[in-house]
Amino acid sequence: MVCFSLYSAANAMQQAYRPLLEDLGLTYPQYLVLCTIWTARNPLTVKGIGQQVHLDSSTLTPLLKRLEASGLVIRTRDPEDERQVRITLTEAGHALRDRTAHIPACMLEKTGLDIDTLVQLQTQISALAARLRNPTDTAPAKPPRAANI
Amino acid sequence: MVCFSLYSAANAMQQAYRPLLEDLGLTYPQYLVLCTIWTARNPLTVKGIGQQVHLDSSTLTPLLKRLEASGLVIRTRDPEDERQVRITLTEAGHALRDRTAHIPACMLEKTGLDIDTLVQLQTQISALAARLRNPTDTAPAKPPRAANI
DNA sequence: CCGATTTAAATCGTTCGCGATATATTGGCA
DNA sequence: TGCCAATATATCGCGAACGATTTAAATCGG
Repeated sequence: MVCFSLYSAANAMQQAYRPLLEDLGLTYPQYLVLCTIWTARNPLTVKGIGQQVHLDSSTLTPLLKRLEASGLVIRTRDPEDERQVRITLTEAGHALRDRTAHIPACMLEKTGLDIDTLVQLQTQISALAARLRNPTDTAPAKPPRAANI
Repeated sequence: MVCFSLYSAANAMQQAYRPLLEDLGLTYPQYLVLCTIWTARNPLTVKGIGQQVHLDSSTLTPLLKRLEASGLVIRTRDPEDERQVRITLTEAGHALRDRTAHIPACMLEKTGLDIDTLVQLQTQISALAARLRNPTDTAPAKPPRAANI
């Protein structure tokens, strides 16, 4: 089934990233979060990052703390709204971006596919993910167990 | 990039499985391993399972111990070769298979796609995964554009 | 102005996934 | 036979993911 392919390909993808990222002391999720921060105009909140990468605070808070411990970002409470935490890059965090410049090309080569094919594949996979995330169920065939009480 | 789609779709896929599997007390990787065991003719070894699902003993041993603790499988050293561990189903393990019969159809519906599209997508994703898993690729039918160095 | 609700992060416990390493069994070879 | 490499599993530590819960701040209704 597609599910196993997806699961397995995602694992293989992280394995392929590992040698490229370990020199930088990053994991793939950390790299992903940093990419999000790098391309943002203003300092993001934890929630803001989460909306882009589809992760929530219980995953992101520890990850961001590790990035902070590595000296790449700083976490500060937003003075406007003390519930929020703003993530800003340190000098090292900014500088690291340059050291990742080669990564997309490296990964592209590892896939052995051309860009058009990959873009098309990405479109389909993203659409599938959106479907799975969204219970747009036209007919939920779930037994109505414990509907009340 | 495709990588993020893949990563995110795999997470979403596991989320979609969760409500279906939690009634059975299973996680997706556990379900995947059980599917492998269910369809095997003879009792598999840990390595045999690992080759099918692309996981190794450091992941599978704890997982199989949890399945054993749940009373679904039994782990026994192969008397022919005491290095190996044979995984056999208990009665409960066999019986559980029937309770998973609806799952593929449920997941199919959640994708909102037709089978042909999914099969085609699966083929592409599997090919991509195979490529990513294989670092020393001599690029079959690919132009040798900076393959080495 | 105040209590109730909503919202944002953080925390906790469990399960993966895997690199590195340990342990034990087997097989080969002198 | 005895030693050594190869093989199979297990163990350990770390970093995700996520459900469930907690804490604290903001907002809303009266």
